[in-house]
Amino acid sequence: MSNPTQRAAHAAAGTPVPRLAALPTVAQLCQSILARHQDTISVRKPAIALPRLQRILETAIDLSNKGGFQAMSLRDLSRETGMSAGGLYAYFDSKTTLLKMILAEVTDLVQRVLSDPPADVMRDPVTHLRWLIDTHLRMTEALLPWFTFAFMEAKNFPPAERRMAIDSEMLTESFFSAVVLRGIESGAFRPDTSPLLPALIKPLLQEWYVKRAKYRRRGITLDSYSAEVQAVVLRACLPDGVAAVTHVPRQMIG
Amino acid sequence: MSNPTQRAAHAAAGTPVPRLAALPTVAQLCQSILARHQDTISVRKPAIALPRLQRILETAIDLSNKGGFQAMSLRDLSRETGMSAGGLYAYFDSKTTLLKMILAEVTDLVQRVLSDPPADVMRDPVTHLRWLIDTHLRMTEALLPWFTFAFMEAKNFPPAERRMAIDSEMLTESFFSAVVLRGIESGAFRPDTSPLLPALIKPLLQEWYVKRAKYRRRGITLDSYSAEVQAVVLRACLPDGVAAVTHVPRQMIG
DNA sequence: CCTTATCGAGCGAGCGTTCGGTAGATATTG
DNA sequence: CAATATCTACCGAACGCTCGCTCGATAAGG
Repeated sequence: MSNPTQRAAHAAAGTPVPRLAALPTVAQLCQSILARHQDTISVRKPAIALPRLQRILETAIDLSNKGGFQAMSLRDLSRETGMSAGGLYAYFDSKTTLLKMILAEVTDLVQRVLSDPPADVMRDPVTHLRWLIDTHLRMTEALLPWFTFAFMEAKNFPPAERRMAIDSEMLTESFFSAVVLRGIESGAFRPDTSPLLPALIKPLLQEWYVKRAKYRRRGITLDSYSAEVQAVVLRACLPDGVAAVTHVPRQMIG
Repeated sequence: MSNPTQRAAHAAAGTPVPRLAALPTVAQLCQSILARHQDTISVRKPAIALPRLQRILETAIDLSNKGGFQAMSLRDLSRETGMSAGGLYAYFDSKTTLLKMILAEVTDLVQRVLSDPPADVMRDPVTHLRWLIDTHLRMTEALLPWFTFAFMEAKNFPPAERRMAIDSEMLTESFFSAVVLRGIESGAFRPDTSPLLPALIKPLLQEWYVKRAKYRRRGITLDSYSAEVQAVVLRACLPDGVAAVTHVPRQMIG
């Protein structure tokens, strides 16, 4: 198995790809946010601040995910968290800051996770590409409300935050670009692989968490969705005849 | 050229696909909206109502596309259109109605256009599928602000309008489902073509108008984007060896 | 001169945010 | 260790402002 095409064919043949051992928990995300915003959060004792902040953020995300961030009033948030309006302002100095906390943490998480694949994954581009797809899907699945929030709210941002969202998206795409280029150079991928392919992968990954309800309704599992996207992407870049090996079992159609 | 595989290979080989002769103009969309809302629009003379309504809708869409529909106040709309607050209410009875006018027209347009392909296009599934992709892209390109508006605002709807948006999306997918199924039955597509493929096409089409600025910045034309999406989709469903013929010239990479 | 189309001051509601106040935990003192 | 002083985390009424929307006044055309 030293020749790239053989390796590619093997990797594409429905083999499971290595998975990220442990995704961060919500509590860990909140701890990171708490650390990053020490100066704006006036509550000093972590034993108090951490659970409170987590409750505030999770409630804010839930409320925003039905109706949008703008439509969520701080009175709603106050009622739902059981804290007073003034009490909330011990954890952020403006509603916009609340939004920035969440968004920055999500974009940071994506970078941390995708930039650190297991060593054995990086050995060949096919496995690396499949790992990127699968890991991105699993990450969004585990933190669905957070990614839904980031996706839905990034559009209506003030210029500064909008820029942040765009940069984050470019970064994600660059992970895919890099591995596709590496694959072409090593001969694992077709030399005429479309340069647009990395840009086209992102919307296929977003589709999973944006339309989560639809796929749940149709009984599509994360595993099958991941496999299908991998198959479509690999067919777009593997040499002909190799891609053909990629067979994914037929699933229910909605 | 009577055998399906030969036809498929021919159609896939970078041949241009027939294009829709004439897309509706903005004025025609507004006329349709005016007719549909006779009862809520109090201005009777079409010579006055039509240009005013068009100005209101185009301005509302423009303002909403930076900052979101909620963030656009009727005072903004009043200032930008040059009409008074009361004057605006001769054209809609609530801000929500204004939103519904636009959304209903867009979803209706998609259905009208996609359900009526030229006769020669329907003859083989490959051409039909390519026509659906290309036509959808061209339609969104011609009415970019309208589709951007519909996409960005559909998420934060009250339940009734949300249902409308979901139904519209399902309908679009059903066009792709139908032609893929037909292609499998006729032998033009692989029998193991993923049943998820129709669902995956939609986000690839949305990507074009949602991220329009990004592709403009990179110098990607509609023609090349359309060709790339067609190539990716056809590779996912054509028999192996046939798809290989689909070669699209390499474009600039960003 | 009546109809039609438009104007724009103004209404009540709800928004994000502030701030004086307080209960309970914690530290300091005799 | 009790008494006192201080601090921490939170409360909730109130402020200034903007919102969607209304309605009597007004202008223009046939």
